[in-house]
Amino acid sequence: MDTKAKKVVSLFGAEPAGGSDDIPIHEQVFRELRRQILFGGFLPGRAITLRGLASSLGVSPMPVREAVRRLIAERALELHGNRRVSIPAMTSEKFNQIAFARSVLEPELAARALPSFGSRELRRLREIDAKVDRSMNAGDLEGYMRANHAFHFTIYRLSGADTLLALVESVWLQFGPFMRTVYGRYGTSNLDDQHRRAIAAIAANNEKELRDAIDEDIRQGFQFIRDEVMSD
Amino acid sequence: MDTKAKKVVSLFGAEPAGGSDDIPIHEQVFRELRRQILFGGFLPGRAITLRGLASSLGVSPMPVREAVRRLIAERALELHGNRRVSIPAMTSEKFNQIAFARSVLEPELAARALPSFGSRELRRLREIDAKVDRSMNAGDLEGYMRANHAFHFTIYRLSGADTLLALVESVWLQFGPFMRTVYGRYGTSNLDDQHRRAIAAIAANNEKELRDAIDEDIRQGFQFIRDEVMSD
DNA sequence: AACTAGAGATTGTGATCACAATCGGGGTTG
DNA sequence: CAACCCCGATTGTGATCACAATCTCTAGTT
Repeated sequence: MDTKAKKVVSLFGAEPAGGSDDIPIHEQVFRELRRQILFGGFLPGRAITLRGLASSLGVSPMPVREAVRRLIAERALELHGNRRVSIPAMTSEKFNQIAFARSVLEPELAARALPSFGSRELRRLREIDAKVDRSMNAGDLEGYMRANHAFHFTIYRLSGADTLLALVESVWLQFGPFMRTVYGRYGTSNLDDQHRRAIAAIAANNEKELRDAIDEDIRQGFQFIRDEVMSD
Repeated sequence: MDTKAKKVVSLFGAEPAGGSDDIPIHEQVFRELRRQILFGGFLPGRAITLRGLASSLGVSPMPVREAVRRLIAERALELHGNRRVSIPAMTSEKFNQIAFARSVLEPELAARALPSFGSRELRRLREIDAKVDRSMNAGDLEGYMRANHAFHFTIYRLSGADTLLALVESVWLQFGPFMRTVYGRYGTSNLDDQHRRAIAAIAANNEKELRDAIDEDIRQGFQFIRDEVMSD
């Protein structure tokens, strides 16, 4: 069996060269890796090699090196003592810290975004939430991960608080692969969230209620995962 | 006037080779740059070039590239549209976000560290605080920055909460150069902190009081800077 | 059959070269 | 005197090569 089968050239799929408006290759690689970590198939424990990624992305090892170094700095990847790189495993301690960080940072981001919401932004948010529900019911895991991420960060980005946003992005990168593992194992059909409540709070321009909705959304998600993992 | 004067070889000062127990060069460069950002002379707006750093550190551009990429990811350095790198400038918005992040994350880290404190750790902390006071009174800015950093992170490290710790480290890297600028302009003689109060809270094993002490220490520091900068 | 030793393959790290984009200055032009 | 332009120097980016450390699998031994 050929376990080494590489899907060559997933970057530069359509446009062979120059189409990407002069975005450096290491930046494109970074975005692709982040996509795989947040939504795609990079699961905890997976080994990462520079040459392996380079050949599967159809680029030279050099830009991969820079993208990987960056992801290590954001703790999305882990550098072991042997200098080998992998997707970090989740621990209960890390799980706890991530839960805390999210529940103090994200309600604040949402509250800071509230004044910037207009009818256009609210409509966009409802569309995204519809996609969340659709993916959830269809059992489309990657679609759900992507839509849920879009729901939260569409709100947070409106805050303009880029320093806080960067902290939260790092946290999501550390949490993504584990979340995907759990949902992949137990399915997305029993999921519930507080998105509707958050949208209503935004429409009512009620900051306190919005903070509570985001906080509860996070708590609920983490509690769901805790329950699922406990029952193994 | 020779403005290009470079202080060659600040890394590898004593031991020409092999003394550093196989720590990669890019890691040594990273630590040196972090030191300069947190305590040393890297002030906001300062331009950073790979070849410039390489020659002033006495290494090749390659490991500098990796260290710089890492610091960009932690937002300690800023990558401009021209692809040029510099120490980021402070803005009032960023200042606010950093103040918020510190005041929610650091009291939590202190609280989590509390159970791990023994008499040895407490003694060490008192020694560090003594050095803080000594540097403050002597007007030794770099010594003060270093000792104050040591005071906080000696506490936080004891929590074992490395995920939260990484977030806070990133925040300090973003705040260091500006803090140093302000203190450099207005002096350290009028400074005050809540370190004594924090130490007392630790000795009394009083979590709530420790959280308040850390929170107040941070608030006081930020308010001091706000006042100084307003008076220009 | 279990364990060990060793050869080959793979890995991250670092150095060096090439190149297009940008910067910095000095001179010209209006 | 200010705005423009042009040319050399500098910059980040990427490719390629070399190398020591580590991994991996095989063959041999007990």
